[in-house]
Amino acid sequence: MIIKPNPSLGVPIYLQLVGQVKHAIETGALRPGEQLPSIRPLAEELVINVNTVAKAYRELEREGVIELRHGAGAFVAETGRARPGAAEKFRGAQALVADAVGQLRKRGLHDDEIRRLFEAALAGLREAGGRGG
Amino acid sequence: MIIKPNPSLGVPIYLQLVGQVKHAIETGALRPGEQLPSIRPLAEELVINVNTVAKAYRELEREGVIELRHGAGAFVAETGRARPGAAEKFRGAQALVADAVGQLRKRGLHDDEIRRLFEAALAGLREAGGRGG
DNA sequence: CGCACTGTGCTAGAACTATAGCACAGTTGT
DNA sequence: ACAACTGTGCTATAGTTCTAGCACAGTGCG
Repeated sequence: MIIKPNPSLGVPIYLQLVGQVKHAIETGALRPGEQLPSIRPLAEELVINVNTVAKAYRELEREGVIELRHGAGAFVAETGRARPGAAEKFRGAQALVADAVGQLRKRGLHDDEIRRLFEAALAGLREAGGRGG
Repeated sequence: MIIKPNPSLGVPIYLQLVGQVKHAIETGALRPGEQLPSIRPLAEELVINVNTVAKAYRELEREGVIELRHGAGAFVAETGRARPGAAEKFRGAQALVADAVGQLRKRGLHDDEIRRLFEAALAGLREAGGRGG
């Protein structure tokens, strides 16, 4: 399964689900029109509450990423981030990231440390240049 | 300032503080024995509550990263992740990560997308090739 | 239609996060 | 001793997250 929340990250489960569904769509693992797992079976598989999955799906619909059809199921929206050419772009990026993470692991860095490195890079590059120490 | 929490990430502020202090120590921006900003001034600067900073510092002490001296202040622990040689390792890693993030940004990826890419890489490389579900 | 599936809506409670304010206690410098 | 700083501990409140359970409503199939 593409989707697997991690309770130890501090990020709310429903937000992790939102991110992972987006990621699956961005990388082409889920394609426009395709049906997502139903709320109840998915909740059971992930051993989390039905309401938590429902909340994630509702947030995804609010952002226009998926479409909820009452009684029918949840489906990847036809428009949005799943436009043609995007999947290739993301696959290249995926390889780049996998390579970077691989190198960092080879240097003996733990996942926590890698995560902090990336958070700092994302937060810091905007203000690049002003490093005092 | 090295430390700056981001409320929009979903991660609790105090955990962001914990991570950023660890990162500052790992990269050598804060060195063993050095005094950290005091709870009250830091809370005021970040426009967050004193208790939130105190909670972060206490968590850092619990993990042995810093040392809290009642009445004197908070200090980076002499032992732990700030061992000699670590700073160089992290500086190399920092450059690697900055380069990767730069390339991803140049490809037009947003920060959210980059974050998801990395989360997926960190979560996925362990099960590369093996996972059926 | 009947039935099984789907999403929707609600209540209630436990746990956690963050805020605010107050009092206490140890350290440092004068 | 005193003042000004430091961390510690407590109460109270508001908001969010997650769980649990129940009922309702739309869809699709036989």
